[in-house]
Amino acid sequence: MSESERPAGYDPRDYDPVSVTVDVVALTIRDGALHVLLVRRGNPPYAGMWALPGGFVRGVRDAEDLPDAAVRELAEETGLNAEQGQLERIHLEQLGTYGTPGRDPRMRVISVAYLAFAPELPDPKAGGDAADAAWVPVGRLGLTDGGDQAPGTTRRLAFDHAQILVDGLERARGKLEYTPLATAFCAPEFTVPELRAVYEAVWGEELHAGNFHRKVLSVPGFVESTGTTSDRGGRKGGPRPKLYRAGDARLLHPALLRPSREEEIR
Amino acid sequence: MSESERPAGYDPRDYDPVSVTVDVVALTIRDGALHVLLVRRGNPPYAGMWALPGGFVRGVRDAEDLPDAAVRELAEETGLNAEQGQLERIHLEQLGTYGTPGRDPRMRVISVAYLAFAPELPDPKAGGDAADAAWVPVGRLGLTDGGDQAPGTTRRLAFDHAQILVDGLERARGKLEYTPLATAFCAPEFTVPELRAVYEAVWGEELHAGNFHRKVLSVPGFVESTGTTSDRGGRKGGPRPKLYRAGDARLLHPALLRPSREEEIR
DNA sequence: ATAATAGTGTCTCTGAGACAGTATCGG
DNA sequence: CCGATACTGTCTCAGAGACACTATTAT
Repeated sequence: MSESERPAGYDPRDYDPVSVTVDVVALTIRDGALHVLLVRRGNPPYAGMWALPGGFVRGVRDAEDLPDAAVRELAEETGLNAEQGQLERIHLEQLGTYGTPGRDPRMRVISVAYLAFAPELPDPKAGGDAADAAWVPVGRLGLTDGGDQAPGTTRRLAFDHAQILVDGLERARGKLEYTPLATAFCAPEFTVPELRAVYEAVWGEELHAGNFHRKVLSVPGFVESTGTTSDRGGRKGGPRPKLYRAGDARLLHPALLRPSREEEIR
Repeated sequence: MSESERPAGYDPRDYDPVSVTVDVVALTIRDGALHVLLVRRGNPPYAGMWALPGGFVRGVRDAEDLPDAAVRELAEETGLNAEQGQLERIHLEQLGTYGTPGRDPRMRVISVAYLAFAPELPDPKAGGDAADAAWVPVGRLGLTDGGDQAPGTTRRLAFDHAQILVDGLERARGKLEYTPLATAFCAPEFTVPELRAVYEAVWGEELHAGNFHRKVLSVPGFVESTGTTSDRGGRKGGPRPKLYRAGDARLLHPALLRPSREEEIR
């Protein structure tokens, strides 16, 4: 810290004002597809455009920690509430901080982005400052790796939120490889095919059912059997799959690596 | 963003003031041991204690991007300068943001931490607000996984910098596994034994020389031969090792996994 | 009945790690 | 000369992926 050249009673209000926000990339699986929670902005700038839910961190009065701010914004702008335990099972982790000058046209804003993973949740109710809120399929956003929109895509995200979303997706894809995070997208009891559907939705590619099954069961602590069986077979037939709970592993060893990432190596 | 309930000409100065700093975990290898760059604080709080180099982000006047602020603080407080290219070959990446209320006893400060990797650099000259600056062997800090100090350790770090350092070390250890980052600790031309020494210093365990050698050469794009040979053998004898440059790979595939991390899995 | 699915068996190939062996260097 | 070191060869074992096969379910 290099603040020591300033007087001891130094008040940041007199100095270089920076605003701090949190933005949340909240992901879930719906109908077998990866969805992100977006809100439609009610006011300028970017009025009418979709954006990640987020808002100012309470800095001094009612000072709150950054993860608390993320949860609060998630609740405020979507109507999800803690009383019903809807926020209980949400995995939250810090994604990164975005502070390039000019990213907000009005003033200097530094945003701490969080990544949230949730099992299937109800449709959000617009609240707080959001004119609207919805789970949006990630595939329909036409994102490219650079965070820009693909040609012909009309939907855009406010600020640099497209880049934040791309970074969040890449983080999520990687985390599925070496952590049991995929179970956070599932109900408390789930089947191996359901777990595979999570991997396929997030990674965007089909996996070999048989090898995936054997692999999941062979990783120590990934899943543990409940001894029970689902009450229905697959959607188009097949035996009733067994039910599992999340195990106690924090890391998957060996990891479940994504097939064929040759293009990302160089 | 939830600022829309505020008037359009809203000035953050009138609102909840938050200060933003950057702190840098700068790592290098000296004499076969991992070192971190620390500065001794000249002013309260924590006067006389060691801390990570860092300082305020210029927010509005001369607004600077976050990585630029990290490089500037690194230069200011250590005397390393860009003219001599000392900052050229430094790898810099964002580590995380620390904003728990109370982490700075004076006011609400949110700090964006950066992680820097450098080849061997000269001793720093204290500058800026630092009373002193030095490369300190990480092993002598007595850090535990939780970021607290081990019993009997007198040296402590200011603020929550011990935790930031622990997080940075863990990030560095992981990054060596699946990226060619270790080459950033080496001179432009290096030998396989030198590269192995980097892994051993960061991971804190000895590696099998023969298997390491074969593994490094088998990963596509990790290193490329210069065709030349070092002018001296190992420190206690042995053939002259061949010289290599960093290759063009961005990811190591297959990865070089750390041996025996059983304890971290559960 | 038919098609789709859950789950298992088997084979092959890659790669990690243990170990041995050879050539080359410093002291 | 001696010991340490740079590499290379070889063997074994674990694991990933392709494929095949059976049993069970929805339609």
